[in-house]
Amino acid sequence: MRPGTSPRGTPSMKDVALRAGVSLGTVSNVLNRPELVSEPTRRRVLDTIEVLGFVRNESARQLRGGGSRTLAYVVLDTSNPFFTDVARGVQEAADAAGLALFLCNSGEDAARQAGFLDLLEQQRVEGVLITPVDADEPRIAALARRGTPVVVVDRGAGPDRCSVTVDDVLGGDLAATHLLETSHRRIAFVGGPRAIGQVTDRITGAGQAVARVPGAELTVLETAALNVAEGRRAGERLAGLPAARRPTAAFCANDLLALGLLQQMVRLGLRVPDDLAIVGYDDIEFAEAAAVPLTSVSQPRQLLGRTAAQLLLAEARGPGDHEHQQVVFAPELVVRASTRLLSARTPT
Amino acid sequence: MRPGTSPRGTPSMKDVALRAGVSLGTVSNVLNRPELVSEPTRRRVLDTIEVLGFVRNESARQLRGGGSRTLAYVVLDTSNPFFTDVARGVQEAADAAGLALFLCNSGEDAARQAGFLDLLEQQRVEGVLITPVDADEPRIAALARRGTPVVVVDRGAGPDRCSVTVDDVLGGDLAATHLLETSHRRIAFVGGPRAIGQVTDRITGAGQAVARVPGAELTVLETAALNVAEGRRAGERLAGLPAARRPTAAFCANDLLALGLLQQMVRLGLRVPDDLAIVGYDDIEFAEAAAVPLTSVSQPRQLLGRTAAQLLLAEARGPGDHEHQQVVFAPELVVRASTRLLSARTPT
DNA sequence: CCTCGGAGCTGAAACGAGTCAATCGGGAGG
DNA sequence: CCTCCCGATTGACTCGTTTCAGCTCCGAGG
Repeated sequence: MRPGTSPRGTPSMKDVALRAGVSLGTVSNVLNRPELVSEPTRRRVLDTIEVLGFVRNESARQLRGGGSRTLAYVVLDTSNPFFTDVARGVQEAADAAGLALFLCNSGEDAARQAGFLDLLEQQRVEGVLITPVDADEPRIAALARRGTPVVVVDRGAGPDRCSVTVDDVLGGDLAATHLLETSHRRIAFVGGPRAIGQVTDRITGAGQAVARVPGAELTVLETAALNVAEGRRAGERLAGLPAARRPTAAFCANDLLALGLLQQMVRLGLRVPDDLAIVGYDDIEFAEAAAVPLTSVSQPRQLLGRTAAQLLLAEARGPGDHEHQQVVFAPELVVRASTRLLSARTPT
Repeated sequence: MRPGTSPRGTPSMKDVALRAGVSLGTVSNVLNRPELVSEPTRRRVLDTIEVLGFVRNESARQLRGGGSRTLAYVVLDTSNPFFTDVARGVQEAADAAGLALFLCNSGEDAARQAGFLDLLEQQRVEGVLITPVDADEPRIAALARRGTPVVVVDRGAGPDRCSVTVDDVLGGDLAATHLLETSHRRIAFVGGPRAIGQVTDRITGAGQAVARVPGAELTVLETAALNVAEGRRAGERLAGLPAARRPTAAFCANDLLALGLLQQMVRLGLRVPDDLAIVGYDDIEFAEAAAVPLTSVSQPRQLLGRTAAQLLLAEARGPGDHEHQQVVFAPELVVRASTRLLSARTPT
């Protein structure tokens, strides 16, 4: 091991110091408090850094003291545009705070989510935003208890944690009310699994709207997941019903389901909204570009992400007097062709 | 500062050792080579870890020796489903190798991309996959030269780097050939900016197909970006042309543009494919669910990601004898209603 | 001539975990 | 009773960086 360079691997500050003919401390000063170092020395050190290709070792730096200046958002499913929009809001806030943001895709896999949480905690990230797979509360609670700030995004949380959600009961109510006002009486809710809190909330909201109208009924068509493929399968099931018993409108738990359902309807020769009106949820970009532009319940996605990140930062920065908040935003209904009122239709 | 616990912050192995009445080395052995530790001691240490809520400090661990067991994929735009599909392939390969994957969204922002690359290098990740914003080659070359394995995804790279791409010239040729075979002669290419290599490749491919057919012509309608909004604007421009001069078919550089274009056509009362046939590119999930199911050039997205990750791992594992590879996949045309032959049209 | 002060720089002590040669204890063998 | 051996455990050292008390000059003030 000859002096001046390590035999292998990346050069360290020590190598830089040796080669520039200064002490370790001076190299550190050049990097962290350049005003303390004289111009010629600073120049020499910087040149040496350039020549050697020295790159700070973040592990050592973090070990010694500084935080990680890193946030992570554990996303439920990056293939879902809803979450990427939320992520954009998060990124915006992280940028503003000068923090880097890592996206972790749990892909609805509890084991992978757990793996990410372990790793992030071991890496001592400044904070974690998460849309959890299931209510693996214990895991998240443990993380928070040990000192990592956590904000739950798009899922409810108890009073001992920050969360940012959209009022799903209200959203369900809005959707169902709209269908009832366009004279539908047999309405199907398409979505699942019921273990997802939002799904049940939207059912609840739709249920309360339907309960206000005598003679109206809501049937639930449970799906195994909230994606396009499941929407298609739901479409098959609906199309298989005799027309007299078939619902005249479907309220889907998200736009992916709605798009799949819509697609299957078209495929099977049923018309939307004539044979089946459809309301989606999330109002993703593609909802408007669909075969029949989709009526959908819109959520303030970027705002959701931005707010969540701000809460996280507030918690991370002022750890002492932090008050956990559960922020709830209100969704809005966006009406498009998939529920257009048919003049010919008469209530059953 | 009472013994057994640090005054603040997370407990360390030393705290565990003290409280369990063993030495530091034993705690380390319990965690890393449990077979060396007697049953009762191991149990006692594990209990103490549980009680204290000890969590390994990954920084210290990495500093001492072990790698980071982490990969990162710097994505151009997580809002584009194409990339999330690629990311899924990457995740798959990372999982198989027991590595964690962080997604970094550059959002087409060169500064953010640079920030991520800096951070990742400082964190000594095992390797970086990247779909770069522009040809910021110097930055990436520097990263690679200093020892971080890099694989470029969905963009070409020189011989001194691994890359995984899809043959865009071929894709352009496939698309244009299909339009020519369905008797179109005035074809528009919609896409841009031209600085993007893939855009020019697809133009080249389309151009060579058109050149093979006497009397056929290709006009290029350049856009500022590859998203839905730009597609709509292109639609306005096309619709504004007198019907006699208007192209009868459009080949879009990606599906987002195509969906926007399609949407604008429908809005302006033009029919697809009657007034304008449309071919997209990428065959994202929503292409099939569009107003008129979209003919599109399909790329093996997950395979792309998986292969890229495997190349990266090969480079990271066997650093000595690594041969850089430039893998090129072939795209496939998926024909749907947006280019259906008018004569073959089935009555509704 | 001595002292003081400050700019510039130094060097050692952390930070937390992994490693490994050295040590301890106790049972078997002589 | 003494050795030897072996499994279990120890603790000093290391990784790369930050920090900080302290050192050395050197010029100004007394």
